[in-house]
Amino acid sequence: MLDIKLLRDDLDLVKQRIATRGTKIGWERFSALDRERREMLATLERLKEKKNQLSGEIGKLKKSGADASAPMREIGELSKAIGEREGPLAQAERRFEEFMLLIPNLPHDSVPAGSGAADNREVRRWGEIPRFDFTPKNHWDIGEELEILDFARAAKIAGARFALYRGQGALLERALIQFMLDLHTRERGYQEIIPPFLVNRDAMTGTGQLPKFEQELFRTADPDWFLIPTAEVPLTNIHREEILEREGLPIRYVAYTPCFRREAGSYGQDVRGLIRLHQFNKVELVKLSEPQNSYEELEKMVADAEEVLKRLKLPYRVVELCAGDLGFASAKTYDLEVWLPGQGTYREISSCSNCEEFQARRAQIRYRPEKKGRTVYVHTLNGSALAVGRTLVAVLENYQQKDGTVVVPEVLRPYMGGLDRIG
RNA sequence: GGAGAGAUGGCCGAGUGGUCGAAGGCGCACGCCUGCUAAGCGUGUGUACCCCUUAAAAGGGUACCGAGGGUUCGAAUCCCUCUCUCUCCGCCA
Repeated sequence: MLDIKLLRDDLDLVKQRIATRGTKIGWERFSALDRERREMLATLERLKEKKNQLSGEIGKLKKSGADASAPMREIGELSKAIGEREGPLAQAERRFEEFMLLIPNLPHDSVPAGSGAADNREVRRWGEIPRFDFTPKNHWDIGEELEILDFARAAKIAGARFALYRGQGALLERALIQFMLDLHTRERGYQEIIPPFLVNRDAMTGTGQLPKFEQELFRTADPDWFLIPTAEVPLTNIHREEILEREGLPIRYVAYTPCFRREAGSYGQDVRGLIRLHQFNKVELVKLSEPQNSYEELEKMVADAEEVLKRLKLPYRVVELCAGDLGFASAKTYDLEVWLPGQGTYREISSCSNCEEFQARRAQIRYRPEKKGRTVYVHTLNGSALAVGRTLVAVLENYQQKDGTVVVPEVLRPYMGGLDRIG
C-alpha cells in the first residue's frame, strides 16, 4: 500500500510512476473517495464530541441528584444522528481501502522503462555456455528416460502440471534443497524457518497477493485458508503488526517450502516438464531492513542467490526488470536466468525484489530508529535462492552426457551419498 | 471433539457501569545527585486517524483494554458471537 499522504500531496507524480508499469487505475475516484470519507468522518467526530460532553454532564447531574432530563432528551437526537451516519462512513472507508489495496508499488527511480520482458536490462553474465557434440535433450526427456521423473503418473494422481520424482531424481531434488539451505544458513547469516504452508487472508493481504490475485491462489474450503504461492508470504508476515528492535535489523530468514499456484491463464506455456507446475519446491530468502540500507541488502541478496548457481557451475545472467515487468508489490526486481541447453535459452530461476515499505505498510511491520522516536516502516525484501525444480532442470540439461547419463555437480555429491552420476 | 480458565500499554500487573488512555511496578528517555560503578531522587514515556496549521511541532478532537455485535445517556467493566492461549479428558502424526 502506498502512503496516502503521498497521493494527496503529489497525485500527478504517483500517476506518472504507476503508469510506467502499464497499470490502469481509476485515479479520478481517488480524490472523491478520500474527500467523501474525510468529510463524513469529520462530521461524525464532531457529533460524537458533543455527545461525550453531554454524557459527562449527565453523569455529574445524576451524581449530585439533580434532574438530567434535558440533556437526556438532547442526547437522544445526537445518538440518532450518529447512528444514521455510521453505516455510510464505514462503507466509504471500505471503498477507499479497497481502492488503496489495488494500487501497485511505485517503481524505483533506477528501474528501466518498458512494458515487458523484451525491455528488461541485462546486468551481467556468468559462466560458460556448455558445448555439446550431440544434440542436447530437454529435461523431461532426460528425466523420463532415466526414470527419475514421471509426468504421466503425476497426471493420473493429481492432474496436469504436477510432477512425480522417483529414486535418484527425488534424491537430487532433496540434495539441492539441503545444499541451498546449508549455504544460506552457514555462510550467509540467514535463520532457517519452517513456516505454515497454509496461511490466512490477513497474511495474503499483507504481502499483496490479496485482494487482487485471488484467482491465482489455491484455497481451502472450510477454514478460509490459502496455500502459499511462495514462502515470501509466511516469512514476511512473521512480524506482522510488530514493532521491531532496531538492533535486530536486518532480519534474514530462509525457508524451504513447497509453493502452490493455480497458473490460471498460462495454458499454452511450458506445458511439458518441470518449468511451470501447480506445486513446486523453492528455497526463499526474506529480509526486513532499515530503509536506508535496503538497496544495499537487495544487492547482497542477489549475490546470495547467484552463489548457488556459481557453486553448481551453472551459467546464468542477471536481469533488471523493467517497470512493466515488475510484480505488484515490488519497487525493484532482479531476475536470475539460468542457461537451459535443451531450450537454448536463459530461463528465470530466481527473482529478488525490494518491496520497500509497500508490504510493511499493509502488514504493519515497523521499528523505532531512535529509542524515543516515532515508528517507521521497515523495508521488506524477498528472493528465491533458488527455485528448486528449475535448478534440477538446469542440472539435468547442463550436465547431460552423450550416453544419456547425468553427471552430478560436485557440490551435491556429499548430499547424495557420494553419487557422481545418475543413470 | 468434550469440560474449565484466560486475553488490559514495550513487559508484568490492578481495575466489575461515569472525569480510565487506564493505578502500581519494570523497562526506557531526560535531568539531578554521586571519587568510579551500583544505588537514590525528580520529570516524562502508547498507537492510528481527523481537524487546524505547517517546514515541522504545538494545539483541538475521535477511536482503541483479543475481534465483531448488543444493552446503556455513558462499557476495560454487563450480554451475545467469534478468534487465540493455557489446563484436563478424548483422538491422532
